[in-house]
Amino acid sequence: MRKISAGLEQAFAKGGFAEPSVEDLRDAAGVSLRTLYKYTPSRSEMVLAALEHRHRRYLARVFEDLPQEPAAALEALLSRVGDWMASETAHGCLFHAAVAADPASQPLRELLERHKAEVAARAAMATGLGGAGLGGDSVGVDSVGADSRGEGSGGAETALLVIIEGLTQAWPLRGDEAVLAAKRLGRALQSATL
Amino acid sequence: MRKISAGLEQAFAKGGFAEPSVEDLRDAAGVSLRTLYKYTPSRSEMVLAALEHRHRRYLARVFEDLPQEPAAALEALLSRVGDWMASETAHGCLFHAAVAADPASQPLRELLERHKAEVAARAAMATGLGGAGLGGDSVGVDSVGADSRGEGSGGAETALLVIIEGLTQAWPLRGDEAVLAAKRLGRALQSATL
DNA sequence: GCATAGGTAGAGGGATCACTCTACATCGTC
DNA sequence: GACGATGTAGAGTGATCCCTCTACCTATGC
Repeated sequence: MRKISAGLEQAFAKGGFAEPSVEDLRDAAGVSLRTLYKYTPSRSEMVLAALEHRHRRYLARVFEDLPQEPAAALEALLSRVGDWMASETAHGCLFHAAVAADPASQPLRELLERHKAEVAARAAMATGLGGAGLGGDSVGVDSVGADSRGEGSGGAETALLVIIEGLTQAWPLRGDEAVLAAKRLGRALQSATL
Repeated sequence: MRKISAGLEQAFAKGGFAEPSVEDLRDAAGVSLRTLYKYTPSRSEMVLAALEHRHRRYLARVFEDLPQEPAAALEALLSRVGDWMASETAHGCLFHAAVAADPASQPLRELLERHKAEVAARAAMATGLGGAGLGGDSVGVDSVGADSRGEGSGGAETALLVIIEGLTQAWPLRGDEAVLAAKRLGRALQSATL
């Protein structure tokens, strides 16, 4: 099962979500069609399995063993996002790509939201920027509401999310220069939110 | 032709790039199959025509008649991006969605790069952050190279791109809170690059 | 030795879809 | 009023693709 998910992830990462046929996915998974359909009974479930696997790999690659000190943690985090882009995904976030390929799928939308919420929460926690939660599956809106425009750490997690998302999307266009720009924004955010 | 492009854009914006069949696109365009294929001889060219149209509309909606003063211009620009997201596109950037749906298409990739390059250049120009160019189609890498980590306005345009891209991707998840976060980052960037 | 569970290999069905082609309508120009 | 260019309407084609189903192979427990 782990092997199947890994193969599916690689196949979708390489060919996008529209092109690879189920037979291509079978080859990538390294099993027969029958067993593939046993664990993932439809093509859309193959997509979900692939993203679930990628979610775990992304969290491990980006957030594990970060430095303790907030500023260093943020620099390391953004560097690792850049490394992830360079080695894993040439163009954009795979989760957004999956949703874009099938906007009507509700499970896909929920998976994207869970993924991004957890990324934002972990980033906030690691950098000491308003990271309160990460309690179970706090998927929905945090009912933080609009702090009007208070400069407190209220929306700092969202600002962090903006930086990470921006880096992920800008990297294919600007490469490592995007990493430097993201780090600059991160430093500015931290020094403003002390 | 303009009417066809507009209809195609609406169809792809609503249904994504995978789902709508050519007959759906024909209905959206409001012409017959024959004339549709006359102006856009294949489905992939329909995608290109739709994105070309959206490109023009986006530039008009976001960049026209911005305030002169840099800080006010940046605030207005980010507000307009938020308004655009709210009224036009529920989830993410349509250009990235198109590339994700067909990663192998070279023309699509080039269109994405042209679009983003022009957005970044205009934003830099409007906010007085290192906006040098916008000369013709300066698509490629600007050969700015890595300023190492100089805090000069060298990569300010890229930082601006990171903010805009981040806002575009984070808006579906956080709504107007993302706009506030983007504005905060923008102010921090401007005050650091004076 | 043998039954059983679970694997592989691969052909086939049923449906969808991009694209083409034929037949007919409409409109501006002489 | 005739004509030619351009439009609509819609059926048909060839191919692709998701998914199922049959037939055979392999390892493990008794």
